[in-house]
Amino acid sequence: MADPKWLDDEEMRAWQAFLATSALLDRRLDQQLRDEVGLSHLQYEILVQLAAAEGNAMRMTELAASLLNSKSGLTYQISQLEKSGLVHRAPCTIDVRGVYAALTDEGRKLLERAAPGHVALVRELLIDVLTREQLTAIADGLGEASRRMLPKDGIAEPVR
Amino acid sequence: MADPKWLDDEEMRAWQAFLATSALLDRRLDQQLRDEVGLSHLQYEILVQLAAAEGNAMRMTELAASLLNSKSGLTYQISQLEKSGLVHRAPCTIDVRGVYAALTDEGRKLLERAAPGHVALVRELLIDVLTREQLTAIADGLGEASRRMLPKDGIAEPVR
DNA sequence: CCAGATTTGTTCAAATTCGAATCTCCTGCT
DNA sequence: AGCAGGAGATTCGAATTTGAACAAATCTGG
Repeated sequence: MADPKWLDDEEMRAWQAFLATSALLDRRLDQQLRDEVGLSHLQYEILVQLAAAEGNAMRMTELAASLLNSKSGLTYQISQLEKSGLVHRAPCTIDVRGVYAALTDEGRKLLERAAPGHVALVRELLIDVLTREQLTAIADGLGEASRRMLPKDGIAEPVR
Repeated sequence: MADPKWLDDEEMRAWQAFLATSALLDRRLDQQLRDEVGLSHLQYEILVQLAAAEGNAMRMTELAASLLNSKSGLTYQISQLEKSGLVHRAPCTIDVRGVYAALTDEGRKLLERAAPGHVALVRELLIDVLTREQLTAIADGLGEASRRMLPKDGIAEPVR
């Protein structure tokens, strides 16, 4: 890995656009969610995951993995959400160590209240800005990139 | 804003790919930079900005803006970098309030040592995963999206 | 030239994030 | 059964981020 190829103009343009969009978009979404329902973007995503799960509940580790976040960070956020009454913890019957984070009715209501505005902003700031071709290119390209980075990445590379 | 259009499958695919890539990529880059040169991704970006600037120096506010970060956060990071000897502060002659953050020789050396590996990883995890068409679509699409979100966004919309 | 509005950079406390350490419990193996 | 190793979740302290409040300096219109 002596002297890796530098980025050409087009690559640089894409990279910087990606970085900028990522930073700006996240900030805006976070801001709006805080203003409208008092949730951080992460907290919102937690509620979304729970709402989509079987029985509106998930194991902590599973949830952390699906959010691409650290377990200790999730413990903290779930505690916050529990204080707010949006989520509650339940012991796992099949594994005494396990803990379920479950969406409460209040949590579901808040999520339903938050979602329309959130989706509208995602649309306004990103989705509706893109052409259909760009949208597909992003879904495909970034889909592939994220897939390759997923946990289990470097594990058991087939010998060919 | 009664009932905004929901995201269809393709839009959802793009949105989730974007979110995932953003989270995973940032973490990986941060990790590598820490391991190899002991810098966070943000600190690396600060050095990059300074290296690219006139005289290897920038005003705090200007730097914060170009990094899309808060001023107080920048103050903290510049202090850290100053402790490490990678950056130094200099008073601004034309405005007594002003402060320049300037790259030191040591900072430049570290940056030159860090850059190759960083670029290689950006390539490996993102750039080289994309086709040329996807790269262009991302540069164009996200370029437009980020442009619209830039500070000064909603200001003085021409009356037309 | 001056009062008031703005800008600059920092400071502060509170909230969040991170990873290492920890504690408890489960699983596979002998 | 019994034990080593791994998994699940939390706790802890340190590092970082945030926005509000601040002090100092600059700019603006009258």
